[in-house]
Amino acid sequence: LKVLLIQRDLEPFAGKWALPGGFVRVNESLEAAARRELLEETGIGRVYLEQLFTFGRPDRDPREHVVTVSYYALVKLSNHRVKAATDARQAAWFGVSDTPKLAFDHESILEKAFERLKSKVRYHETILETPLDKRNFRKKILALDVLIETEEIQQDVAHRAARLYRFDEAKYKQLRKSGYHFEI
Amino acid sequence: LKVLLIQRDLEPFAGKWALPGGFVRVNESLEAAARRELLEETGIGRVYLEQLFTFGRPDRDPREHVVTVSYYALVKLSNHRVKAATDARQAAWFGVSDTPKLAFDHESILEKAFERLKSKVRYHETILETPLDKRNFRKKILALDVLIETEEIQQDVAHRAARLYRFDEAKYKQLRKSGYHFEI
DNA sequence: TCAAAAGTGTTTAACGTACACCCATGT
DNA sequence: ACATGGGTGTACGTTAAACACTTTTGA
Repeated sequence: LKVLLIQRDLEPFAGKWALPGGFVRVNESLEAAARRELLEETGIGRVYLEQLFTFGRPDRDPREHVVTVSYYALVKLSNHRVKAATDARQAAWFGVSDTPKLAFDHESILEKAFERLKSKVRYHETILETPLDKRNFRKKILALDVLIETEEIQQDVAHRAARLYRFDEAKYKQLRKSGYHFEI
Repeated sequence: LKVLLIQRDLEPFAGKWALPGGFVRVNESLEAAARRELLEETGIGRVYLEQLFTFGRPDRDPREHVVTVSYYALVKLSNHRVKAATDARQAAWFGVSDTPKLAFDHESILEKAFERLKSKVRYHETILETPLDKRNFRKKILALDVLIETEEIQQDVAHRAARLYRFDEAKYKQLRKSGYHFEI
């Protein structure tokens, strides 16, 4: 599990690593601002964002009282080659438990995000940091009945290739409508 | 399940009912501001607050772009006789599904709070809006092993008086430390 | 041929759910 | 006496958890 950090180009904390972010503009919603900053600073777009928490200690920014509304997204690492831009020197992925010292209170934000993930996402080894039983995992996930088996298989791996599945959006929506709720 | 509303004394939406709240002051944290506003407008203090969500649509306040960091608290109704003050004409409890039309986007905030409660709090009939089986409820709660039976019983009720229990903070903290997590 | 992950069933334990009657108290 | 909520045990079904070997593929 990795986290995307940017190296700050501007004061305060110029040169330090930090979570990507910036100020909301006039007539911009919070989520739109989060998307814009992510795109500007890392080149990543079109992701599902979820609001995490709002941090507002008066002393968390040395300049003045800045309130940060944090969002997080989960993306597949290999789909997102990052490129730094505008007010970041560079952007790079770090292991969540292996980050440099971060600017502002961004370590608290990262910790909160990791906690949230661990309590919400119950079937991903990289997030839970523990191996899962394959048979039980398949039984459970297939029982949800929201996956469609495809003809495709994994390519270029040095072991038996895994069969690939497609997410059945329609069935998922139906389940949600009938009150059922689950997180993968 | 009731929600505490205040009748606004000032523009915008003077005379309309709304959730208690106001602006964060210089050198004040978000939670401190929420506590101060709650106390000023309703007389309620010393409660457990939890951050709910941050609302930031540019058009949610007719004056200018105002971002609201919402908090909620759960209190026992009978412990909190409310009294209006400062910028509220009056404060009163309303059934959550029986509120007047609210100022700003406060209906969205209330809805979000109710949703959050229903998904977090799994053993309170008033929140789930459905009766629970008493035997199963006791079995489950007592199995958590965080309650201590006291000698006290309920007073002045027109039926058999219920035995009262105390919450075992120490045992609860130990459970939390060993990774266990539950919500009542 | 070796390493590495994919794939496959069964058994057991834990937990959730359904269900009906008597008890204590105030009106 | 009656209305109201308190208090109690068991049986059944569902879900979670434990567990080992064969298959496929590239290096």
